[in-house]
Amino acid sequence: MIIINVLIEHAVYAINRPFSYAYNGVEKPQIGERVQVPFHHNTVVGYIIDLKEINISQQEYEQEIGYKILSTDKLLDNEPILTEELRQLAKEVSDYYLAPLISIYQAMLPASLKPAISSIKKAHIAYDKYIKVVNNDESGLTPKQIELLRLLNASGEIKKNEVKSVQILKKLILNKNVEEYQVEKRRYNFESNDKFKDLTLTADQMQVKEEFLNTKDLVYLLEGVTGSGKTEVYISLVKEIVAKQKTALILVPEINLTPLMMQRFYNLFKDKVAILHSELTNGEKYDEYRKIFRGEIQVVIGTRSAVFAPLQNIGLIILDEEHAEAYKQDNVPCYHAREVAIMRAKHFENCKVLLGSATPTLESEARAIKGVYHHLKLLKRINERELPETEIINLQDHRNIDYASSIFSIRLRKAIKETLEKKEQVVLLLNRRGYSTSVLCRECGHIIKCPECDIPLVYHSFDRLLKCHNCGHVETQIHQCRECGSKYLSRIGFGSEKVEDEIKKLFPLASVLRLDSDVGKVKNNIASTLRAFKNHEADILIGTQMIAKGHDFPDVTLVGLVLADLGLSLPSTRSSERTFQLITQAIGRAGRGTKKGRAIIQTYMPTHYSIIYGAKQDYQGFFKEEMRIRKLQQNPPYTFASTLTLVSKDEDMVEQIAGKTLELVLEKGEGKILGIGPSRPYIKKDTRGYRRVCIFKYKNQQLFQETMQNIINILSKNNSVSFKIDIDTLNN
DNA sequence: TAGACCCAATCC
DNA sequence: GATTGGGTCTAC
Repeated sequence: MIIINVLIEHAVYAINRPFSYAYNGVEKPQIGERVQVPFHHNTVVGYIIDLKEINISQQEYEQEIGYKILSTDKLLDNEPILTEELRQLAKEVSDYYLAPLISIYQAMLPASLKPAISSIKKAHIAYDKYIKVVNNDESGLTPKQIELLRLLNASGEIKKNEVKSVQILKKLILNKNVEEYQVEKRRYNFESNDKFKDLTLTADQMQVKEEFLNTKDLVYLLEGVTGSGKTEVYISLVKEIVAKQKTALILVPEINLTPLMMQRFYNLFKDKVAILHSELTNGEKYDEYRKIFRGEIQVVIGTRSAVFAPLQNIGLIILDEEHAEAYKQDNVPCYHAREVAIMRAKHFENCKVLLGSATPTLESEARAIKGVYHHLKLLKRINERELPETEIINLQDHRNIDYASSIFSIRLRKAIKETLEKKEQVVLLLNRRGYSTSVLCRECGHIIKCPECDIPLVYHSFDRLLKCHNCGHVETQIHQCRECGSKYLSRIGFGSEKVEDEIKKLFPLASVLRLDSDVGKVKNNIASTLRAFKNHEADILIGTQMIAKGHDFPDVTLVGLVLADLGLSLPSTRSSERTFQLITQAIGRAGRGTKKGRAIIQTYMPTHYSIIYGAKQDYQGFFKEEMRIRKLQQNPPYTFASTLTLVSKDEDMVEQIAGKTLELVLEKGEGKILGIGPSRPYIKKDTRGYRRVCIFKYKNQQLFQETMQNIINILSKNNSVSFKIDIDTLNN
C-alpha cells in the first residue's frame, strides 16, 4: 500500500506540515503531483511532497503512527508539475521568508495547476482540431463528397473549421475517409514587428559584455546612467547564452512598461520566447507554462513571479531596473525576485545573475562596492548625448508663482510654451492619482475617510467618485459632512487629473494624454497611450511614476516634475531613495533623441539632498549621503529590517498581543534584535480587523529566523489574531 | 424555543 | 482556511 504525505492547499502556519493519506488509486502517484483529499469535513487539494510503500495493513500502520488516516484515489496530474530544482528552491524560499511552504508552490504555478481546489475549474489545455484523409476509396460517395475528398487530398494539413461544407465533411468522417485529430494550441500570440535593426554595441557596451563573459562571479550589478543602452547589453548577452544551448530568464518590473524590450527579444527568438505576466489569461499562462516546462523555450521574459518559471539549464538571469519595488511581493509569500533569482542561480552551474539599474538600491550598490557583487558600469549615454539641463523651482518663493496657476510655476509654464512652439513634446509627472487628495469639512475639520481602512478618500473627476487608494472602496460624491451636516466641503490637494485639467485650461490648443493606473484599468490602454504619445499624436503626457520608467520618447525635450517632494513627506526609511530614483528616472526621459532635453523640478524642499542629487543625476553623491543617514539610523543596508503585522477584530486584543510578542522577540533576541512598535499603521484596519505593526532590525539573519520560528509556533495557536511576516520589508 | 451569532478547536 | 459544534443571546 502507498502512503502519500501532502501539503494542504491553505497557506496558514497552523497546518504548514505534511498530512498522510492512504493512496488507493490506479495510476502511480509521484512526488510533485496534486491529489484531491478529504480534510476536516471538506475536500481540498493536496500537493504530494513525500510518499512510501508499506507492506503492512492500514490498521497496523495506524497503530504504528498513533492516528487514523483517510484515503484518496483522486490524482490530479500524471507527472510532477514542478521540477526537482524548483521544489528545492521552494524549500529555500520558504525557510528564508518564513512563509508556509505551500504558499511558495502556489506562487510558482499558474492558476490551472495551483495546488488549490479552485484550479480544477480553471483553464485546461486547448486544442486545434485538424483533419486528414486516411482512405481514398471513393466507392459509395456522392459527387459532392467526392469533390470535397479530392479537394482535401490536394490541401494537405487543414484545420477542421476551415472547411466550409460542414455536413459533407461529417459524412466523410462517418464513412472513415477522413479522420479528425487534435494538436495542442498556444493561446498567447505576440504581435510581430520587424522594424528593429541588427544591434551593434558601442565600445563601452562591448567592454561591459566582455567583462561579464570573462569573469566568474555569481551576481553582477550593471550601473548604467539613463540612456546608456543597458537593453543592448542584455540582448547581446542573451544571444551568447542561447548560442551555447543554454536558456535565459529576463525579469522586468512591469511588462506594460517594457513593450520595447519584449518586441526586441521576440524579433530575435520568435517562438522560442515565452512571456509571463499578469495580463495574460489563465489559459495563456497555462500554455506558456507547459511550453517552458517541456523545454521548448529558450528565453523567458516576465514579471516578478516569472523568477519561478520552470525553465531548465538556465545560463543567465537578468533583472532589469533592479531597484524597482514591484519585485517585492507584499502579501504572503513576501519574496523579492532579486533574492530568489540569486538563490536560484546557485542551483545551476555557470548561471550568473545580472542586475541592471541607473539608480541601484543601496543594498545592491553597497554589495557591489564591497565586492560581493561584481560591479559593472556604463557611465556615458549612447552617442555621447548630453544629460538634460535641469532647474529646481522653489515653490515656497512667491516670486515663482502667480495668479494664473497654483500648480505650475511661471518658469515651468514658459518652458512648456516654448517647447510646444518648437513642436516638441512635454512630459509632466505627478506621483499621485485622482483629482484632489481629500475632501474636508470647512465647519468641523472632518476629513472623509474610507470605512474599511480609515484613510482619506480621493476625489476622481473622471467618474465623479470618491475612491480609497488602498482597498478600492468607492462612494458617490457626498454634499454634506457626515459629522456635522455642514454643506461647506472643500477638496484639498491635487492629483494627476487636476494637472490635466489645468493644463487644458492653460494650453487649450495642445493635445494632452494622461497615463496612470486609472487609465491602465482597461486592458491595453497603457500600451496604446504610450504608443500614441511616442508617435507624436499628442503634445503633452501627464502621468504618475509609470511614465518615468524606461520609455524612449525621442521628441520629448521637456520633463516637468510638478511636485518632486511628494514622497518625502511619507515616514519611510526609503522615501529619500524613492524620491531620488523618481527624479533621476523622470529626467532621463528628456532629450533621448537628437535634440537636447531639459527638466524642471518644482518643489517645496529645494535644499533636500535627494532633490539636489536627483537634479544633477549624481548617483554617487546621493549614495554617500543616504548611506551616512542609514548608518546613523541603523537602517538597511547596515541592518536587515522585517515586519510582523498582527490583525484582529478586537483592537484591544491585537494591541496587547502585539506588545507581548514584541517583548518576547526582544527577549529571545538577547539584545541583538532591535524592535520598534507596536505601532498603528497608516492603514490601521482592513476587512479582517485592526492592525498593529512591529518592525525589527538585526544583523544576524539566522538568529532572527530562529526567533521568529518560535513566534510563529506561538501565534499560530492563537485563533483570534492573524499575522503576516514580511522579511526584508520595503515598508519601514 | 428556534434561529442567529460567536468562538475555540481541529484537520492525516 | 474552512468547518463545526456548542455556548450564549434574542425575539416572539
